[in-house]
Amino acid sequence: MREITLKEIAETLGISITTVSKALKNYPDVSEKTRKSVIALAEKLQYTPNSFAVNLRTKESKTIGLIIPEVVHHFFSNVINGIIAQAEKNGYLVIILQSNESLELEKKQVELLINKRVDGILMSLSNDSNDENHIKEILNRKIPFVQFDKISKLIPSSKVIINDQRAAMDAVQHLINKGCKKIAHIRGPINPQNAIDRFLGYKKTLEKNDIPFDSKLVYTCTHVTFEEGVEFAKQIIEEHPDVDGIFVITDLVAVGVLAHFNEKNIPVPNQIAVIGFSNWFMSQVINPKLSTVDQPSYEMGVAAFNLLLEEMICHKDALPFKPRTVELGTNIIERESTLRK
Amino acid sequence: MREITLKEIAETLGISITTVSKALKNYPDVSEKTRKSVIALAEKLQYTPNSFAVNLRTKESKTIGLIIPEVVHHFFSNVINGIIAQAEKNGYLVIILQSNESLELEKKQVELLINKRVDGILMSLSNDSNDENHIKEILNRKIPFVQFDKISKLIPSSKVIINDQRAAMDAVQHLINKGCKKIAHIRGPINPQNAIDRFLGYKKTLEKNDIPFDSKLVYTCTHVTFEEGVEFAKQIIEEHPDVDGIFVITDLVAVGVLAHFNEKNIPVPNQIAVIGFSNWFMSQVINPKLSTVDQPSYEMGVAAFNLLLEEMICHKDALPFKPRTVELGTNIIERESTLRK
DNA sequence: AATACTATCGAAAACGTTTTCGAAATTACC
DNA sequence: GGTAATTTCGAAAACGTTTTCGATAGTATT
Repeated sequence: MREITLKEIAETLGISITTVSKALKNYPDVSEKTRKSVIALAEKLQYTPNSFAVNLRTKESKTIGLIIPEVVHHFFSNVINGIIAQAEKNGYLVIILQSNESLELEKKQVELLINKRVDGILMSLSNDSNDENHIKEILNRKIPFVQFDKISKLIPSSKVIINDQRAAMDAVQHLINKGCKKIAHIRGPINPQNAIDRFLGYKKTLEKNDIPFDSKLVYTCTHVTFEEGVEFAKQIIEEHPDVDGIFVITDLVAVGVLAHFNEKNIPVPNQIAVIGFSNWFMSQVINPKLSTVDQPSYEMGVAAFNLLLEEMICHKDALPFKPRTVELGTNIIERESTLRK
Repeated sequence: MREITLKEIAETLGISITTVSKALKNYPDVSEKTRKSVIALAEKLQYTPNSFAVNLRTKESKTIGLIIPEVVHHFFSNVINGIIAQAEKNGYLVIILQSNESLELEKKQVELLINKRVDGILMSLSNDSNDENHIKEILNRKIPFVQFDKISKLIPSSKVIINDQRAAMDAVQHLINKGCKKIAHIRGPINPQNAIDRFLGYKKTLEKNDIPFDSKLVYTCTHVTFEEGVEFAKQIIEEHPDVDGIFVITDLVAVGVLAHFNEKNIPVPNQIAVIGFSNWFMSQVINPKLSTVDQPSYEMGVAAFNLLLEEMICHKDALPFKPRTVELGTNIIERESTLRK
């Protein structure tokens, strides 16, 4: 069985390729009679347009690229979920690549996607992205581009973010409202904007409440793992036994903290309250249940695609497009790990 | 700035498009001198071939499709990881779609990928895939196709699986070796082959050890959630208070079981031992740490892509290809939840 | 000097679609 | 009956690449 083409249909019907194409695309200048016969035959033969030819002709592939630090991550896999769903709803497919938090890989993958001529690129930066030349290249080529979650403020593109600083302020204020007087912070790596913002939110909230900021109470993750949570929990208890609250960069690390405290029989939340970030599924399963900041991951994927779509449409029609930033809301979720009397 | 094409290079160099193309692809019938000049200019202009045109001409896109039940799932996201990595290593990109365990969506997505003319398709079936017509369509069109994890034995394609029955036998035997006499099973949904196989493994192992099989001790998940684990744990305790071991279809559900037992202060493993399946990251974090069956997810992705690649190469060269099945090994991981004295 | 062979190049077709533009045929209008 | 307007169609170009096959020029062989 060979491929069905417009030519094939045209020949069996004794008409031109042009007319067949027009009939299938509802052009007005083809009679009702021929349109019907074309559509009938096309359905009978199960004709589907050769997408390679369509791509070449229309210069678009209805495919977008997505680069994220890692797929195996509850937050990102939820974002992926939202992106795929929204893309599919709008007739787009998604090619996914992961940078494994490596700038080198990230660069290579941007190049892959550019060469593939995807219609647009969605991206969350890797932690050691301090060089932006590869991103500039995307913008130079006028490829529609949207950043989400881990973004660089230096790059003039659309962005989807949460207000990390405000969310962190909410979290720390929550601890203070629960009576915490000496609050430690386990922060993310140096580079990423959201780790910086959460740290700033922590610091500001202390100051606002007349609690002195002490840089010794800040612990910096390098790999953001469960094990780091365990290790920092241990250090905090040893170095600052009077700490009564911890704000942790993300739930995974916070769960590590809880695990250590459980093992050492340190009562949470009564001796130390703990609040995490991003409302990982697991945080409501662990004991004690972890209070956290809910971060709308699926919605972030949807919003990111929507922004990209807008830009792709403008790009196609050669209209100007002004980058926009969408900021999504967050909520404190109070569970057992901050439920002090 | 406009797109650089072969024509552009040819004109500035005063030679034909043919020669430029050949020079860049190292054809033997172009002189060293012209080859050098072509390559030099191509690099200077940053020429990259228009992939749309290449696709049309070569009838391949170096892109494969992947359909899985859900992205947000520790096992599948690890498989995705392996597939993407191995594909990239071999010059392929991956389009990911998720069926959300819906046959309807699955059918639509197969159609999307066929129309997109991907070079091959990788797939793990959704739970209610009892109709195979859409898969047959893939095979009819001779599109390279590999199933993994959740497969249908009725479909003659390459497959990557684990030996679910044997793995289940190992797990149940482990419980028996630990002294369990009355073992319940929380099984997966009716349809999927691996749920069936694990159930059969459970049943056979009981028989082999002269423990009577009792269908009342088998509980069937419909959605395979944490909540189902909680609920079934409750039922088991109420209906069969003398059960001393449970083999659970997957870790997520097993964690639900442990959560309920923790709440009710039922000692695990001493009153009831629990073993899960697939070595979720979380199972070593929960208290008590969950014994489980380790399932090589990343490796499964790599193996699936490798099989697909073999088939794609044969397909391109019009060579015959015989479907193969790769079976990956599993290991019992003994942790606290089965550590009885 | 005629022949055979090699090295180097390019014309042209092909992949299958979309879209412009003009031609032909039909209908409407005065 | 003549002109104008409308309807319906198709030729052809274009998208950018790959590859076949033939042509030309130069070199080597008798």
